[in-house]
Amino acid sequence: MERYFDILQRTELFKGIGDADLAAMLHCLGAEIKPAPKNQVLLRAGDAPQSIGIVLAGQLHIVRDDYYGNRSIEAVLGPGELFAEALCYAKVMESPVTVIANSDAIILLLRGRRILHSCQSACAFHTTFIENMLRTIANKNLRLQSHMEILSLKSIRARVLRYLEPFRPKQHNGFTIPFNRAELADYLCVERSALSHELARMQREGLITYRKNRFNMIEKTRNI
Amino acid sequence: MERYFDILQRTELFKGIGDADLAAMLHCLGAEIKPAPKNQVLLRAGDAPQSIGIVLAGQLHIVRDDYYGNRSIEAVLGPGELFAEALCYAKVMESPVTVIANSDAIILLLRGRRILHSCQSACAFHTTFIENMLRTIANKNLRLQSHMEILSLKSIRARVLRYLEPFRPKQHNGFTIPFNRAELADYLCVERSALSHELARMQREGLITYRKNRFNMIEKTRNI
DNA sequence: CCTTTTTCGTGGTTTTAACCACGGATTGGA
DNA sequence: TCCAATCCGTGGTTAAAACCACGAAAAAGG
Repeated sequence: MERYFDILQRTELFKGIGDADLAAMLHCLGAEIKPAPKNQVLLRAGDAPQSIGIVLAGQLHIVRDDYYGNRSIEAVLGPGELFAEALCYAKVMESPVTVIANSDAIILLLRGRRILHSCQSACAFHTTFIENMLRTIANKNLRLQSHMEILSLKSIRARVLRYLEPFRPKQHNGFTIPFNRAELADYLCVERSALSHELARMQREGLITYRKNRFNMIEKTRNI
Repeated sequence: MERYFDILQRTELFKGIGDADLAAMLHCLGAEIKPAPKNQVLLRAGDAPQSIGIVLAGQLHIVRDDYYGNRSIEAVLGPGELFAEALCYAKVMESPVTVIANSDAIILLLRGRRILHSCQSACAFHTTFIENMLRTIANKNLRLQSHMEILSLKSIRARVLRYLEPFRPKQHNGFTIPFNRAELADYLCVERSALSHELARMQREGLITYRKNRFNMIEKTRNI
């Protein structure tokens, strides 16, 4: 467990909590390390969330499959990020989403029950923890909103441009997105081949260039 | 201020906080009552959120206008509900959304600054408050997700059915939705007249009946 | 009660996305 | 190295939504 302390201390959730306190806290929260091979399901839609998860390594997808067989990717989680935290705090009994490892991953699980009730006696840092949790959930809230903003756009092109926009400042000679084509389609909630069509069209029109998951936004164009 | 205590005590945020403590707390948080006539903007996109708002009466819309001139309604807030809380906790300097009164309303504002830093000395109930806030934000998170679920659907029909579904259990002889046609279109992120077309089609096919904002889902059909 | 404004449905057209099928390229094992 | 699987683009067709314009009905406001 200790080998992950430095990762944990760099997360929003455990910010400002020293080694000794962290150890006590993890014990108090019933922490448990769980390796998850690629494609393993960590929480299945319909099941009761038992734990809050923290990604220590690897990548997870939060997905939702609808009645029509379409999958939508609600979020991608990397190291330091949480899942099922809102479900636990809102005491949801049936998860609406599935959490799945998109690569080999390592997860830290905190018993959901323990988190709900503050244990002032056992760990003095509960307050810091709660405040960190608050900030973390607030941040996730914003990311949900920005995903919603993308989905609120009507055309595939607009969604693509909106999705790529935040990468633009970081681009030297392009940037890499964390999705392959099918995943990007699921994230944008459009049909894969329609996305391919649109990307090709955008490239033909000189808006972007791309190859696989490496993109370039052409500067001169006023996108978005 | 005191006349609103009973409303406040029924909100998630102040649950479990008695009259005396509530009074102290509101003072500590720099609370302020603000009446807002219909159409007044309470927070403009691009501005820095200064306060967290709590709806005491009336109805607010959280909206987002995009580059193409389309408005999307992100959420509808009624009495007891909050706005700008995630923005404050995530320390966002430019609100991505606009908050606007959709009817004459009364709002309680809590200074954002005061909320961030716990003032253990001044008010003992800060812990309860923080925990309540956590639950509240977690709940909002879920509502965002369920809105996202709607937007993830590809057809207008699917979105409409998904939107109406939660009303179904409550229906005796129909139910009333809190949107007129244009607002519903903005909430579902589709074009208004396209929505009207689709609703008419659904009625012709016997899936639903409706008139204005009063709907009836026909039981025999397996919707969604 | 009348006037003005808002709301809503509808027809018609254009644009766009979904959908299907396929094949070439790339990747990853065996 | 070869085979299988996956990924991705593309052509073509169909279905659906956006968009525009308009008028009737309802609501709001003197």
